This record gives sequence, structure tokens and C-alpha cells, in this order.
Amino acid sequence: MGASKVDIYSNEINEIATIAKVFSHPARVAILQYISTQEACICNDIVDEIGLAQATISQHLKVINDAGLLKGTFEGKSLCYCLNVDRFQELQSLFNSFFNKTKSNCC
Amino acid sequence: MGASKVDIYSNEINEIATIAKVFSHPARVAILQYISTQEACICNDIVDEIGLAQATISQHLKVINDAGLLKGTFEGKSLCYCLNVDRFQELQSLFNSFFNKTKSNCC
DNA sequence: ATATATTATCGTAATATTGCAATAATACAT
DNA sequence: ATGTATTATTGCAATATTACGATAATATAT
Repeated sequence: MGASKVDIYSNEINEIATIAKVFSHPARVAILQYISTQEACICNDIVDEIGLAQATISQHLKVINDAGLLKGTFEGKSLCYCLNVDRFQELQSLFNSFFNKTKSNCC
Repeated sequence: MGASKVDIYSNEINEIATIAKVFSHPARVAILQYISTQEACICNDIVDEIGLAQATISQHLKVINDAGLLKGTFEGKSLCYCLNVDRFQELQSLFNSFFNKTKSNCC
């Protein structure tokens, strides 16, 4: 096969896995980190910053966006790829909930 | 292609991605969660608990183990797959560091 | 309207992941 | 030693992911 059997797990478990998948590629981690450090939130600079083709960056941005982590604003003239900090915080909380719950008891 | 360009990223970024990959499959999330709830840390029950073949579970366990998250003990007669809580805590901390650093400033 | 710059999408190739059956390896009994 | 139970490994097949070039779509100028 090759397809994950998503239907045999609980929603909570699938949610954690889906969140983790966003961060499971270094390009996406790098993009998120880079976006956060840019005050001006410049766009195509991501392509220059990271050594990947524009099409590839765009693909990764789509994954990040599908997770609700982008907040594009068009204030003034500059197109802006922003980190949706609220959503980012939400994912962190979900992850921490899983970790805290899981590490409770064993051996 | 299809291979991730690991060499163009910092160690820190690759580390986050590697950690996230462990949690990016629901079977592994389910295994970790299940292990943590079992006081007796039973082994092959994971196969019964989750609806996957033994070979598949073994593969996922290998990924989890490679991340340092398993701590097998053989106290008495019962083989035991335990969660390495210390390592688990360590991964949580690394993840939180990334999140906290990243969400600092933007727009 | 035409050019320029930026981003998204499509098509394609290469590699990775997931899953299982079959089989090997290991441990623990009798 | 032989059988039984448990886990790991091997060898596939199917699907997913990653990456890029080419091209379309969109916006912003001149």
C-alpha cells in the first residue's frame, strides 16, 4: 500500500499527526522561522533565502496555509505573507496537551 | 526528485523536522498514547489495539525507537515496551523552544 | 494596452512512506 | 531438542512526497 489508514484512529490522534506533518519537512520549518523574523514579511525573498525553486516553495507554503498558519495582508502596496500567530499558538497548545497527557504514566 | 534537501538547512531546523516526522503518522501517535496508558507495558497487544499488521507495527516501533522514545525493560519475565519519558520530555522542550522563538515577532 | 514582477498551478520524474505476507530470529517453555 | 509465542526483517506493491521546469494567473507598473 502506501496510504495511511486514517479511518482507524480517533480524531484527536489524526489531528496531532496532521499538525506534526506540517513541521516534518525542514523547508517548512525554515519558512516558518524565516517569516517570523521578517518584520516586513516579504514574499519572494523566501525563495532566495532557502535554496529551493519558486514552485517548490509555493507548494510548501500551500501546506503551511492549509494548516491555517498563514495570514496574508495587503496593507499599502506590499504583499505580505504573515505567520498567523494565534493559530500557531493553538497548534502549540494542542501538541502540548498531547505530550502532557501521554507522559503521565508508564513503567 | 523526491528527496528532501537536508543539507541546505541548519541542524536546528533539521532536528525539528526529524522530531515532527515521528509524530506525523497517526499509528505512531496512537502507539505512543497506548503505551503510556498501559501500566504493564504489554507488547504484542499494540497489534491488537491498533488495526495494523504486526510487521507494520514493528516498523513504526522502529521509527519511534530510533527517536530514542522507547525504553525496553525485561523485569521478571514480561518483555516491556516503555515510553522513555525523559526523552519524550526532551522532544517536547525542543518543540516548545522552536514555537516560542518563532512566534515572537511578525506583522 | 503592454511590459514586468510575483505567485500559483500543471506535468513529470525521483525518492520516501505505508502496509502486508512470508520468513527469520529470539526467547521461553516443556 | 522441540514446540510455542513474540518480535524483527525481507521483499514486494501501492500511494505519497519532494522537487523542478514550464506555464498560467495575478497584480502593478509604465
